[in-house]
Amino acid sequence: MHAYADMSTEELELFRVACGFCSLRELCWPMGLEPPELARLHSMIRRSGPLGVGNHLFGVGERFTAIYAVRTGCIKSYSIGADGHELVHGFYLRGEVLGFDAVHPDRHRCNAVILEPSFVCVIPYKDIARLSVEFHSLHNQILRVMSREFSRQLKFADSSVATQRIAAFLMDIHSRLYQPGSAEYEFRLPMSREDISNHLRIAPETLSRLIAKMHRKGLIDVDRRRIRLLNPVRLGLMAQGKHHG
Amino acid sequence: MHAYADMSTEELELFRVACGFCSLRELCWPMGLEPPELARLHSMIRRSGPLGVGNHLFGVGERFTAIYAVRTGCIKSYSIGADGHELVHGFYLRGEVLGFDAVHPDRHRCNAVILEPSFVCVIPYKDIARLSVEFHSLHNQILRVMSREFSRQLKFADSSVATQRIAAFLMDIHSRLYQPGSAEYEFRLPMSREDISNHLRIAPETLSRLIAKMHRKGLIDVDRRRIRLLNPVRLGLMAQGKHHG
DNA sequence: CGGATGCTTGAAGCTGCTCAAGTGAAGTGG
DNA sequence: CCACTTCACTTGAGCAGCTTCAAGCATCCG
Repeated sequence: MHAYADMSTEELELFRVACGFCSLRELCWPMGLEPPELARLHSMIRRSGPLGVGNHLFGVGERFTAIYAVRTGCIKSYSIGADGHELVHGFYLRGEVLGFDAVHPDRHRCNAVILEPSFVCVIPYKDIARLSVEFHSLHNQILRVMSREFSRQLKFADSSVATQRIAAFLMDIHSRLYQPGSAEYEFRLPMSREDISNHLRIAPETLSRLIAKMHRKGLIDVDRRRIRLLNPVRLGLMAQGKHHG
Repeated sequence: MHAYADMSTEELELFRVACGFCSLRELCWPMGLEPPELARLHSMIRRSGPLGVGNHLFGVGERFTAIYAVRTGCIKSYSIGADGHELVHGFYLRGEVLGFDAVHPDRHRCNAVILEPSFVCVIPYKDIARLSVEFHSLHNQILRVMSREFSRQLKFADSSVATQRIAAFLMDIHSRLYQPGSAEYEFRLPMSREDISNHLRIAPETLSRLIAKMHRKGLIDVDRRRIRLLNPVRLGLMAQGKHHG
């Protein structure tokens, strides 16, 4: 982890955002945490960053000590299959929480690596567990966040066809990356083609070809990692397998 | 739900097993619940059965009211994809807990249907949530069970090849069905070929062919739903993609 | 400039799917 | 008790989608 000395003012600004404006607020706020309680939660969070690309947040087998909330950047969760291939379980973007994979056996089941320079909040599990005993509402929120994690797994469940999965993936990433004020249907993929292909379980060559095909058909614009969705409606139908050709 | 009048003595025996011997004990026991606490949990559980094949425990969109523990039988969790196909998320066997899919939006995200005559325990969520505030240990156990659910999703993650998934599936079901005293490597699949193929995302024809192939190679014995694993070692290697041919 | 990396494109082959027919066990009704 | 239906599964043939192996480009960086 780097020192904070070489941070730009812009970085410092990002770094200083309080819990109230943070995506983590969903974990501590709406169920009725009062200012003093909120303050206690806030005080146990350690802000961390900027984390350099390639660094690991945690690795398989490490003890479960904390959960992490992404403030900026992108983190890839992956493991290595029996055959040595990389299995990409998912990507965590701004406002998303990771680390819950380790609740049960108390050991992380996957690796988490930085894909883009990231700022994260580190929430020691011990603290949050203790606090959640005091505050019923916090306990519920933890369950909710876990449950949301759970349902994410099901997101690409109903697409056996590669094109469907790709369309669904693009729309998913777009919706998670979108912020009011940015170009409506334009975004930059935070991960490489290889990561995407590992995640969607298709060969990188196939991914490349099918993306090219979607481009030719006028569904998307592509320039390296920059994507523009030209026809979100058809893309959405495609993601549901209702639109072939 | 049926009356209990027409139950055989054998059924009644199954029906009468207490929490202490029940698979649900993992939810309430080892973290140090004392007899009075255990008794309270025990008292809020409603035992239910026998539930007839084809009945639903819950359906998509229904409110989240309870979690369920399977005492005997088999329950299939599924939903209907955008294209109308049935998506089988998983099967719940003796000792397994379902219903956690609905924690977050407070609505069930999938259907649960009985595949074999089943006895289940119904644990009202309100009660368990209330009790878990009192007993820290119970709260942790809930997280553990949810986490285990989570990791189950990853079980078949690293197998893109149909044969691998089938081998992994057979070994998985065997391990979950196995009870000391029963024939070591013999068991009866509680679900149809169609359910299996939907679950593994392969065409039923392919499933049939590949099972026949495994039979020809002397890996398994098959008679309708009865399976015998003849070579668990090779089967295990196959499940990990380390053994082809 | 040269070398590395990440992405794209091409050609050939195999896996698994679709469509279609066949089998066999269990149940129904005369 | 035996034909008739039904349902679940199996088997066959042909096709398509995806993968693999291999080479070609472009961008980035020293």
